[in-house]
Amino acid sequence: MTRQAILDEAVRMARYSGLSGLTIGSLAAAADMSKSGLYAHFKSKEALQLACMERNGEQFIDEVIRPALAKPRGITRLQAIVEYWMQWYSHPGGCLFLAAAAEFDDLPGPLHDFMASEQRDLLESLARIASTAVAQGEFPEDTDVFQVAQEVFGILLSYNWMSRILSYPDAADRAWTAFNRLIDSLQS
Amino acid sequence: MTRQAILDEAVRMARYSGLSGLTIGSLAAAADMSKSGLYAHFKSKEALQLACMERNGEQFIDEVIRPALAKPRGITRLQAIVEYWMQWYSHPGGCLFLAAAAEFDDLPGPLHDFMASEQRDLLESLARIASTAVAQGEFPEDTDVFQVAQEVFGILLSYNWMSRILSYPDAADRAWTAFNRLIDSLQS
DNA sequence: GAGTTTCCAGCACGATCGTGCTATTTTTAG
DNA sequence: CTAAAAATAGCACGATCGTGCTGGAAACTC
Repeated sequence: MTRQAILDEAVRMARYSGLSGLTIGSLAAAADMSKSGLYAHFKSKEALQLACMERNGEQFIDEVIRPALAKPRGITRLQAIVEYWMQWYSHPGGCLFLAAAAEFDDLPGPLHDFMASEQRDLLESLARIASTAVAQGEFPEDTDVFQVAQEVFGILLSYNWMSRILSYPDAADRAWTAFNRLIDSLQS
Repeated sequence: MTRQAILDEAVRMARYSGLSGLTIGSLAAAADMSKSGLYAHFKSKEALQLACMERNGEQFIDEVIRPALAKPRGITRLQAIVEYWMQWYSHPGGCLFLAAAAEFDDLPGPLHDFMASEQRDLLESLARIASTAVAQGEFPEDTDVFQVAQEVFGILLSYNWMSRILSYPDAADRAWTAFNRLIDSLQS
């Protein structure tokens, strides 16, 4: 469907300009369509932005979540999701989750709500994978898996900043150092 | 000077809408001025955005850097900057550094460059403070202070996400748990 | 107090924004 | 092949965008 192609292009553009910076005119130009022809697929700009976030979430599942779930439960899987997640951050223009979070963090409305629910899903994915490591006996029984999720998320966010904005070549190594420190600390 | 008052208001607004979302019209309305009257203080919108980032950086120095530097060198000071930094994140609308980073991370231009240089300063402040802990003998001689900076920055970023976007009440506790884990790991 | 400089409002401009309405083309269904 | 349906284009609208110019008010200088 052409709608899907439009959305993919919209997501690509929104990674650069953000969801608020995305405009119907430039999107139509990029898709070789008229403004009104494109607009008819979405009843409003807000609906277009929502659809972009949805599509971006699907791509994340395809590129990060599902490949990680294909790995064996436990620390191996946790390490895998970190690896795929770091690759995800190298998309041209950056991560749309982060852009949306920065845009809508304090603006009420449907866009904020959907963004927050996606962020919650992301964190719960991390916590769920961490809990498989507890189930396997790799982490102690009383491990706070949301603590693990928050710390892993921090490692990922920081990696994104260092590599994308500051172009530090050691960012990935340091992220893995931090990850291993966390694992070791949980196991001792 | 009235220019300073305008800038403070502009920074306040930009925390919500971002620097691209900031418009001369709404800023003029908020400042009870005409568009052109306000515009005359800055030769272009880009200059206004640059000035906002500059002003925001000054506020950060006032609220985070300087208070931290007033504390005793070493781990105490590192802990202090984390504490003040977490308070900084509770500004209404969020952190303008993060908003600017998300907006300009992959768009070339003066705005990107200035944003990146400010981020570099932030990270180097953390590294410099970490190095005072090395000088005091609290951390080993061969400590990679940029590793410490990247990890502390991750703890802060993650705290910001958890508390601001997901409203997790335990975010601060977990951030301190992560911080103490890092310190312990460096000392053993 | 007169003169000079700085500040600010009024107004206008071209461009672009999101959003509709109305045809016309293209696809699908019977 | 025809009729109903969906997709797309053309065009227009009010609003707002960033940016200039011009003139008057305010503040400062001597």
